[in-house]
Amino acid sequence: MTIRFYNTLTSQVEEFQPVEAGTVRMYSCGPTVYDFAHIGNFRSFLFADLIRRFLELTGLDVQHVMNITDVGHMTDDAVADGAGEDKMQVAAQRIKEDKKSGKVPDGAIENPDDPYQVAKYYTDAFLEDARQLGMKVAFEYPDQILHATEQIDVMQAMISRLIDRGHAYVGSDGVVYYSVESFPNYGRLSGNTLDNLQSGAGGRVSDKNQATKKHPADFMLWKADESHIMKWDSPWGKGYPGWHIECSAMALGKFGVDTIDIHTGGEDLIFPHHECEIAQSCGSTGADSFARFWLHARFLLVEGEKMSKSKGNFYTVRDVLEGRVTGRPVHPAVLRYELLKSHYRANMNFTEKGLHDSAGAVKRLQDFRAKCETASGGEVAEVGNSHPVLKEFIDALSDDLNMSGALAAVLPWAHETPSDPAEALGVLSEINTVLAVAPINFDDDTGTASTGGSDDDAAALCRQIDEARAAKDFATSDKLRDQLIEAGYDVQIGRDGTTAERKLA
RNA sequence: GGCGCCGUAGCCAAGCGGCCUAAGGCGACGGAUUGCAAAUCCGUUAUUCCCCGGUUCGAAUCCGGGCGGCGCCUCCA
Repeated sequence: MTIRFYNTLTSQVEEFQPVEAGTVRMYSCGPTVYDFAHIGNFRSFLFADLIRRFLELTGLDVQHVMNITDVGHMTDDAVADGAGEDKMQVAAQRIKEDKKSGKVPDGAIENPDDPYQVAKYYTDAFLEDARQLGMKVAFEYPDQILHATEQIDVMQAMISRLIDRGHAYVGSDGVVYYSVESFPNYGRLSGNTLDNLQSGAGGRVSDKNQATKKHPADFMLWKADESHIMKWDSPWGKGYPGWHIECSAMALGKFGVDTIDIHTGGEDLIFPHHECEIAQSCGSTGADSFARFWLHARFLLVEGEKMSKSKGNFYTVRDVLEGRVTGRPVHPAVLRYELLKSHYRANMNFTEKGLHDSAGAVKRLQDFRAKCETASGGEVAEVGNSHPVLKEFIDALSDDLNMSGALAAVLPWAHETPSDPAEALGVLSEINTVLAVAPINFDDDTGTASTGGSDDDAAALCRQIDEARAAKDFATSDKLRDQLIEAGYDVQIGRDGTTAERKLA
């Protein structure tokens, strides 16, 4: 079996082999914690989770590291090199308003003016979302998820090294800049070479901001700024690190190697963020390459449009799960499936209908598991990756994560009646180590979200339906049934009585 | 202006030169089941791959042109 991924660095599909046989070092750009993560963020995070789980299924040991950007960068960081509002202060404002309107649970955050509390508030929310959606790295927290604010010393060490090696300098404004001209490969990842950048600048870069830099594309590594809400001592004055340095420093620091295997992120990070990461990392280590494979997930659209706050289609994970998008709670497995089901390099269109489709697929897989468990008495047979269904699943994913192809192997199979239920259960379990929707976690709980309403009430209504039907009072039983459906249940009326199952979405 | 992606049935979507008279899912339709439904099960559902040329014995797949959609180049997953 050959694993192939599309590598942004070379713009082609290449065979994947880890540097060190058997072990994969993978770094993913994680969330900023100034707000709740939205579904677009999670498309990219779950994409990383998919790579990780798939590689593990093939027998590789995967070390997956992610960062949390909790340094309060500026809203206009790059343009004016640290102008604009501080994002932590913007967040503080919002939390205060939410507190007033009762949207923030009591005790969740004492003092919104403390940026560390703001960061913790949103970090906790992110981790909770990530666990609900089955992100493996979130279960390993805090071991594999690094906080930028706890790695300032590592960043400073890298900045010093860059200065020593002639890749960075202190500008006339006292800001430490990376000198892009010192790094000939700048632009290799994104195609934004210095020549291209110049011709494409189009008057967007104001001369005033550029006066202190050697080259307009030079970017900030450290800025001394006493007024910044979060600041640390440094050889270049008390201040804060640039946006790009954290990922370079943390990735190399955590893994302790010069070259990692895979680096992931959203497509928007290709430039400037990842371009700058390469310049910093290679500049400081002298290695030819920082990450051998760069994998980027494309953006998610909502009902055909780019997600944005102004369009009102900006959905957080919570919005979806708690029913604020569809008017009905959505099971986390359904959201996970929805965000995972289409190819990562295609723009996926998040729609209510898509969510509904996903609910059907997840239900099929969950029902199939239940059917197999009943038939096998819970026995799970060991199966090898050569089992036809599993092989087809793995082969499809090996081909640059062809999820549609992988699902095409699983879905039809999952509504057959298996001749060997224990074996089927074994296959499903293996497949589920990647899909993680039936059930959602690798632990054994079903990952059921609190969806409001009580299943006891539903059971009581079922009983009433049975009574009404026994009395041939169909008008009443129909009314009760509609009531249950309205409440979000699938109602099954059969010979053995009535049961109600909560809809997944 | 620079860099890049995409265009397959009502919708989502696979396909990587011959096994394609094109996977899989949703929907729709017909049937079983049901008091009627829902769920479930069985079956049907593109002679055709945006358009026009070209290469080839052979193209949805390669090349050229056109039309259409989208992303990045500025904080952004």
